[in-house]
Amino acid sequence: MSPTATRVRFAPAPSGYLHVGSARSALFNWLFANKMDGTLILRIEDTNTELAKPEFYDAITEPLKWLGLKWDEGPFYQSQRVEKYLNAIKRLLDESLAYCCDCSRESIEARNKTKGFKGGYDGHCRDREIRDGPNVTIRFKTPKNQTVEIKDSIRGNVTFDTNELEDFIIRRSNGTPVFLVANTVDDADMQITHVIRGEDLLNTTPKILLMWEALGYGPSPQYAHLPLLVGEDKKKLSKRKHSVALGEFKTMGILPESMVNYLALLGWGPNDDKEIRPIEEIISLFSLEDINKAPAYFDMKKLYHINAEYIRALPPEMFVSTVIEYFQLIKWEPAYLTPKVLHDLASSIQERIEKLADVPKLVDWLFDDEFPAETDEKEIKKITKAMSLDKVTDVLDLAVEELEKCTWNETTIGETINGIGHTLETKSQVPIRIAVTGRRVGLPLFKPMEILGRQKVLERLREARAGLG
RNA sequence: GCCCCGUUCGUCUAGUGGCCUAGGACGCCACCCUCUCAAGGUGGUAGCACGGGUUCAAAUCCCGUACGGGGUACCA
Repeated sequence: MSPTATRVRFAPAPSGYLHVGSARSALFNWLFANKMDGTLILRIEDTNTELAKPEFYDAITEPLKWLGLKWDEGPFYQSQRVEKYLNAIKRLLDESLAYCCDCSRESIEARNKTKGFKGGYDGHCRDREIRDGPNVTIRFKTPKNQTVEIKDSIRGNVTFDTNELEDFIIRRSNGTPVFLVANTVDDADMQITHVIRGEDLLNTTPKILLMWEALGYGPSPQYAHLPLLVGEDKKKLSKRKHSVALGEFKTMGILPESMVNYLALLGWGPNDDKEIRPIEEIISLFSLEDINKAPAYFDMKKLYHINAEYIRALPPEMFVSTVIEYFQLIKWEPAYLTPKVLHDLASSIQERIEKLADVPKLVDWLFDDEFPAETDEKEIKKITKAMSLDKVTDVLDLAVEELEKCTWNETTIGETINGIGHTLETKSQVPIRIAVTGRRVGLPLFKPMEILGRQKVLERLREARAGLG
């Protein structure tokens, strides 16, 4: 590997599941790694032992695999690299760049209150030469009156006054290192050249840079702080308030390709007005410098639109296998489902859905004898209205009569139904559709009717007719 | 409070001093197509936060204000 080879990392903290914000960070790292022909490292930042639960790890790797974001090295777990961090802390301690502290949260706050000190920790133990031991924390000795400059690919130069930074804790009183140290040590150890992460971490960067220097690691990585993804309330996407788990998108039938394409468009855009394009093109067009600075709102409607485009572009065979796989995922097992029927109807289904979850209600009447009744109230009203028109009984009567004897194929079924409309001078399709499919809208009728078969069609028509008295 | 970041149609964006009476996309509306719904086509709606500079020229550069966001943990 040449010394200038690009090495980036995606370093999430395990938290139960991957949310879209993290997924986008992962994607941008992945895009950049691919663009630069570099290496993407997956590193799990589980220095907080409460988060270091094995079941949380799959929650990170599975969505990444689903999205197709392959990493080249790792996953590395910080919980397994504690020795390295402790060594770094010891070095800082030995060189008097860090010190032990036995202050409790309460005592710090009490002092701050009486002194009217507004910062965090007041540096009380800096020169007290406390001995290391149980219940002792270690703090980094933040230099005074200095300026730390972050050279950020997205934001330009950002400077911090070290006086604004407290002597922050680098080792907890239980002896475990905090993420700031782990992050610093690992980025050096793994020879990370570019750190691409969310803007919420911008404020931690000066601390990391200070330690980087204290540990004598040489030139620091290039930073790029991504704008945050926000919800409708314009606040950072949070698990509590927003539905953002990546797994949910899979469950609703978003294709991973659509998700990746949409995510790439959040905070970044090519200048040729073309939004939907293969990932290879996105990679070649991608550049950190072109990323926006302002937070972006995650717009479900646009995701749906992009997804719809991707679905429509699927060749029929691909669509069928995707749908069947999806049905397995949601455990929908209608009695008469066959790939052939799906294949025959593929294009008319594809142009009517925006997510795979929309498929069942388009075809359930074909694949099952029992299909869920329409539940939308407005829809029910419209159906009631459509079915109570004067001529409906006439239409149904005539339909039963004629469909009983006509040649059973798509064309003649269509001709027959249209003929009924002509004879009775009314629209014939809607009542028949409602009687046969249970819904007012749906697929073009004649082909699926042919597939359903004369017997079932007549049955349903008679039943509907009987219901009207 | 303090520190940091940001602000182009409702939303995502293009725009890097003249090509901008600001382009595209989603959404929304209308029309065309159509005996359902879509898809497709055509058209429309709507934006440079505000105030000062700099400049022959500013959405683009500088300053301020307002507003929004992030951080301020023995979370990451």
